[in-house]
Amino acid sequence: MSWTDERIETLRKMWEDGHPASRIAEELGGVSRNAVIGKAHRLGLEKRPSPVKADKSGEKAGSPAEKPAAKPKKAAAQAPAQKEREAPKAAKPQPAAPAAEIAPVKAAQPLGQVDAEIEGEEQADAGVDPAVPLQPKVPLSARSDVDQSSTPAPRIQIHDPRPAPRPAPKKPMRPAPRSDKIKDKTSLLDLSEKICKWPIGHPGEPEFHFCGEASEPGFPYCNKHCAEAYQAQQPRKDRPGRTPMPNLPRPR
DNA sequence: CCCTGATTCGC
DNA sequence: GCGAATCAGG
Repeated sequence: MSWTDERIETLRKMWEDGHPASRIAEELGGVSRNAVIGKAHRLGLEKRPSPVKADKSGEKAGSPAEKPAAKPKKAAAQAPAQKEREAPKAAKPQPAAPAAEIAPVKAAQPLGQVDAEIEGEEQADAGVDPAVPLQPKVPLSARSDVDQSSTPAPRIQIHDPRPAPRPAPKKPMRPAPRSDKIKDKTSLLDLSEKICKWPIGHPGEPEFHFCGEASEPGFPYCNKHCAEAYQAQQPRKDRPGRTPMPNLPRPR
């Protein structure tokens, strides 16, 4: 699997959107998480707030607080070479990362509330209700894990518009004549928290794009697609994957 | 353990 | 350039 223009573009967008490398890898398919990270760095993408980035506000005074530049653990393998590359650092006038801007959907309300305020372009902070920890997964990926740790309340089912996550393993990726034809379509690059991210078509296809309508405040989709995405749990017995299993006595 | 991103280095 | 192996923090 090579890094085509589109794949790189997807990687870029998702990376900047704060998607974990593992998810990006899944989305792209055919590559590992490491590959994604490696590529991201090679592309010169900004480093994202990682769990590893112990951003201690105020190192210990007088403490080294200095990492000897990487961890020369297996440095033994490269004895004669002695590649001393360190300098390539300060070279990014890039201002702080704006990534933190996008809030990844905090909560959702039961149906009905959704079609409430459709019009009003008021993008005030949607009434985020911490009482309903619903974390709808963007259909961007084929995640099917419905996590509702302790909220048996209104069962919501995510309706993934893309039943076939990885349909084309060996598809020769079209040249993608972008920037001209898709001018009127919402591309991955046009996504923002204000527009509907409902995918139309399949990634990789030249016609693939996103809904683009104004999204519901606090939701990743427009009113119409919210209705599609968040549906009351329907009787599903043929669900092989992980079934919510409401009140099953959990052994331990 | 799991997760995450970062880095190194053989290919 | 690529990415597995590895590291390191949460």
